[in-house]
Amino acid sequence: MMLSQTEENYLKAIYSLAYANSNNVSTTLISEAIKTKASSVTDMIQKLAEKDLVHYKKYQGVSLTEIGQKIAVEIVRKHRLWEVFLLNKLDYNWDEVHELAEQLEHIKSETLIDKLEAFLEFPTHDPHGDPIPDKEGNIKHHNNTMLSSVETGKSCVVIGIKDSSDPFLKFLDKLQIQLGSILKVISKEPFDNSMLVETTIGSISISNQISKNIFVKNL
Amino acid sequence: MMLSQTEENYLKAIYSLAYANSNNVSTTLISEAIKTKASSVTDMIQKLAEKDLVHYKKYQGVSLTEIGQKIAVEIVRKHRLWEVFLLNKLDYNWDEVHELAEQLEHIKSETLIDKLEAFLEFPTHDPHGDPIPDKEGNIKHHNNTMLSSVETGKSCVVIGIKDSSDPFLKFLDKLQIQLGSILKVISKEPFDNSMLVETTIGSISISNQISKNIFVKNL
DNA sequence: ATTTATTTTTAGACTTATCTAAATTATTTT
DNA sequence: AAAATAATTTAGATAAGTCTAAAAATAAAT
Ligand SMILES: [Mn+2]
Ligand SMILES: [Mn+2]
Ligand SMILES: [Mn+2]
Ligand SMILES: [Mn+2]
Repeated sequence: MMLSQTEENYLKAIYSLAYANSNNVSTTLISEAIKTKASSVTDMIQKLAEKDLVHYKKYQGVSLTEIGQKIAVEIVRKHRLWEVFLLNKLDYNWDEVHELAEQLEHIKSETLIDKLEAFLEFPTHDPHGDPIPDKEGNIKHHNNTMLSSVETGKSCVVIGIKDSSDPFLKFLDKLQIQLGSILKVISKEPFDNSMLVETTIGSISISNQISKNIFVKNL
Repeated sequence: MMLSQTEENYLKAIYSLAYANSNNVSTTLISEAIKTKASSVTDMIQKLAEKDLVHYKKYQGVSLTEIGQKIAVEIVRKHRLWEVFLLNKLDYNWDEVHELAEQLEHIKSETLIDKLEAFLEFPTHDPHGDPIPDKEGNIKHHNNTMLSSVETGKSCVVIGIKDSSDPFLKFLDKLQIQLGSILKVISKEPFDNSMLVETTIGSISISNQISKNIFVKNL
């Protein structure tokens, strides 16, 4: 099946929205994710339904079919492997790779991405800690422990970032927090759920908005 | 200036046609190169003329403006650097890289291609021996000595391929001729201009059609 | 259970890039 | 120089993807 970049972007958006919301994805949600008007989304999901890539009943939102899901995961795989390439080989920073990967993920080839994966020595995660699906589309999600839920006095290691937006990543750079950083929760403030955290560069105060967006593994 | 992939492909086609034909490029020539109808070409060149990328007078064909030329060379640069990447880093063969580079050359980024160039350690030529323009768009063409014009008894080294089409490259693979191969002209047949050539694997007969498409440097 | 507000869909229009068929201009041949 | 041929351009149509504005359906509020 030969899909346009636009169609691929819709599938990918539906995939990640479905993952985050765990039920049928609404037209408006997609339109916000993809930055188009709801009417355009309706047109496209009808087209995708026609091609059996999504399940669609009028006014009920969409979910991916098995084929749709498979294709979406393939694009995610390509996106994340290209991100690794850009960071590891071309010395980009983790806040710069996403936009370029948005373009590179649409390169069509039977062999390219597997060769790239081998060249990169089979990385398991992208620069933001997101898991890279394997050739067959299997993907190991991490266990969803957020920094915000780490108990006072305990230490943890940063394994991923939920919101990989540019400003958030730049902000973490400023705090010198990166994948692998070890954080110790010194205290929590019940008033606003902020926490005092010990890092390599000292103690810093982290708001709940931040700590809810950092995946960690308890030590 | 933000150009579509299609517009970029037209500029690149006009560039190489102008280089090969050294005067105004006709509508039909472009239509053959790009595999579209002449009427579509007319539409597009009018659009490109509107954007000051080509000089165009009705029925007189087109030539690139300074800006058009600059952009075309940038795309050629991207194309050839990606080809080097695919061959050197991902282990593709020289007959496989062109098609993929056709896609990769359209990736938009201010920094990507320069970083890629550095990663590849500033190659000067692509896998078919074509020179890679530098960042400023300077390009050193080779001196156009074809194997067909090498004198009997003399030796030469293969430095490029004029027709980099898939079947031709595969044919050269079969003869074990590649960039850097040393060839000695043993004899020439006046009847059909074929030549007997000594290679590493022995003496082979090469037709004029072949020898006219191999760039060499005399030793 | 109505009314109100929100979401979703449809209808019609626009842009880009393409095509076919017809008209126009340029080039060759006689 | 006129006629025939070839190349180029125009006119009108189509498909993909988007938009605005209006209509229809659903959800929320009274
Ligand atoms: Mn990304
Ligand atoms: Mn994308
Ligand atoms: Mn090429
Ligand atoms: Mn191209």
